[in-house]
Amino acid sequence: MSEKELRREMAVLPISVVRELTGLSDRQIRYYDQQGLITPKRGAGKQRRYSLNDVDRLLEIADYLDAGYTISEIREVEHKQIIRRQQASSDAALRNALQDEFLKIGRFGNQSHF
DNA sequence: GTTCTGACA
DNA sequence: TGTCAGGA
Repeated sequence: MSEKELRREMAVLPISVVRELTGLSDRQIRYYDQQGLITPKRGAGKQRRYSLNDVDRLLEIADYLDAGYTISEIREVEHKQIIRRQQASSDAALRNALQDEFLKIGRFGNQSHF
């Protein structure tokens, strides 16, 4: 694992920073945490400490969310992503794997939304 | 002052 | 989801 990856995983960001970086309300950020979409580390006093990966994940989550996906749908895909990580070595492969999963659930394919 | 959990006019 | 309470 490269140092870059390690740094992306160090959870040092307070929720206030994540809030500005993602444009999400802290209410939403904590809610997604409850739903298991993100798992920030905890610092003194149970305070959440986010990593750059968490920020990235939140950005994606917010993206899929207003694209019409539900929390559970995202949670399922995220779960499969963990399994894929053990198989897919490159980021590109991971991306494609994710895309596939969402396409399968397909809210865009033929079903109409709105 | 900041963050946390639980709750709901 | 916003927002308030009450505590750390």
